[in-house]
Amino acid sequence: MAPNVQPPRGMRDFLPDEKARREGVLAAIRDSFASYGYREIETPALEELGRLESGQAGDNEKLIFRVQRRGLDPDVAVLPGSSADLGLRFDLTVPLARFYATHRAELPEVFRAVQVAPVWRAERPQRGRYRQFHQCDIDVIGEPGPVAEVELVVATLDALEALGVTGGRVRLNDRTLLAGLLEACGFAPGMHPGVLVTIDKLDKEGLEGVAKELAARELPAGPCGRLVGVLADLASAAGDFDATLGTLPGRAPERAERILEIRDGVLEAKPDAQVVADATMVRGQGYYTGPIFELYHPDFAGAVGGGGRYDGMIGRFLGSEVPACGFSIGFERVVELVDPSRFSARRRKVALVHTEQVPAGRLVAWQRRLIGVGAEVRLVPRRRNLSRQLEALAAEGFSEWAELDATARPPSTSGAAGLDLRHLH
RNA sequence: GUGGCCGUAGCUCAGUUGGUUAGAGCGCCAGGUUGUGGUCCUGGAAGUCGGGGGUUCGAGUCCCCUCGGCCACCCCA
Repeated sequence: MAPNVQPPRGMRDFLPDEKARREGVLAAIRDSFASYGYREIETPALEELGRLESGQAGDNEKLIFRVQRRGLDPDVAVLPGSSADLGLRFDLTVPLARFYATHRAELPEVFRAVQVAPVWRAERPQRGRYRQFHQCDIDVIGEPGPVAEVELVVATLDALEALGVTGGRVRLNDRTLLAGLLEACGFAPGMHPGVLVTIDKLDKEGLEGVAKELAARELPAGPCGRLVGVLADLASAAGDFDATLGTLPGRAPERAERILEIRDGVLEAKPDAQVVADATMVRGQGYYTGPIFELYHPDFAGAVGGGGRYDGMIGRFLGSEVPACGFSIGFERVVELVDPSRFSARRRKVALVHTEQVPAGRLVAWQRRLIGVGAEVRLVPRRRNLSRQLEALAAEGFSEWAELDATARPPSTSGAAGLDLRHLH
């Protein structure tokens, strides 16, 4: 094994089978999104660091791969802070906002975008977590109302179904509801991020775990106690979120109106959708301003997708506010949920097993002849143990094969005549 | 970023308390047998034991560093 032939940490090579599967999944997702009127765009992998480091994307900004400036003199010291000017994007939302600001004049008033592209984060890799991974985003820009959210959620669930993945579930919440609850409990705004991170662990650590962690964070006891009470109320009313609303502090019922409207809208459009309102769901990105959603599947611990409304972001690039909302599918995680047999080859695949004695031109002539009648044809040098070789070809999806040796004649006048084509299996 | 486990031929793995030229099965190659496609026999190629350094008379086996994978945390898709 030669040293140093692995791809960089957390980044992967894809063998043909896996690549085919990924492309199959992508094609189905693209097709599904396109049917909802979304159009695919592309932006560069790199953005200016200043645009990526808005301070609104939470920890993701710490995970940016920075790209050094070109033309630096290796002999002249440069401050670390000024040695890089570009960075690899860590999500597709920030670049989209920049894209929209750049091209607004050329885009429809309400613009629906699809993006299927790699993003990079310098995280420690694990299963289902990579340093380069693909996201499939759909975004609605210029639509302030809940039609954006309802459509995004329904389209995302439909995309999963198009892949044969059932059991997808969406949780809804609203940033303003969350903030209102914390405020009503008595937390100062500066404490909110830490509290939110803790609340997010509710389903993993339970109420006691969260209470313990709140205490460990040295937060004031009064607000913590009130918050635990609120969480307990929400938990005890499991399933009946609407009934609990009235018991929540602050202006909760009013602030929950939007997610209830979205939830009911999704259910009207897609009655079998699994969608619930959940005041304890939190999302990492700080740029969300209203409704947020997260996609789950029973076969994966953690989220397989997420999104929300980020009305403030485009304004930062454009100067004037434009409402926007998006949903992102975690492609790497969804791929694992798709049944591999879904993408087995349907074309007629023929293997031409040949010995060294066959002239190259004659081989390729036969290959072209079969391609001409609609087959996918691969030239395969004959191995010593032919039966094992044929098994391997069958496993690769080949349905027919023929052997060509020194006695092989050139293709005759019509089709595969003169070739001893046999079925595999 | 923090902590833990792991890394031996193409693949799956053995390698005793550190000791001679690092092994097996499968696969691959060659020759023979066989109904010159499936069996069987014989032989062969192929490992800088992830990489580097150290301890030692001697290290795949011990120590340090490093790279990579996995797991937990952090956080997330």
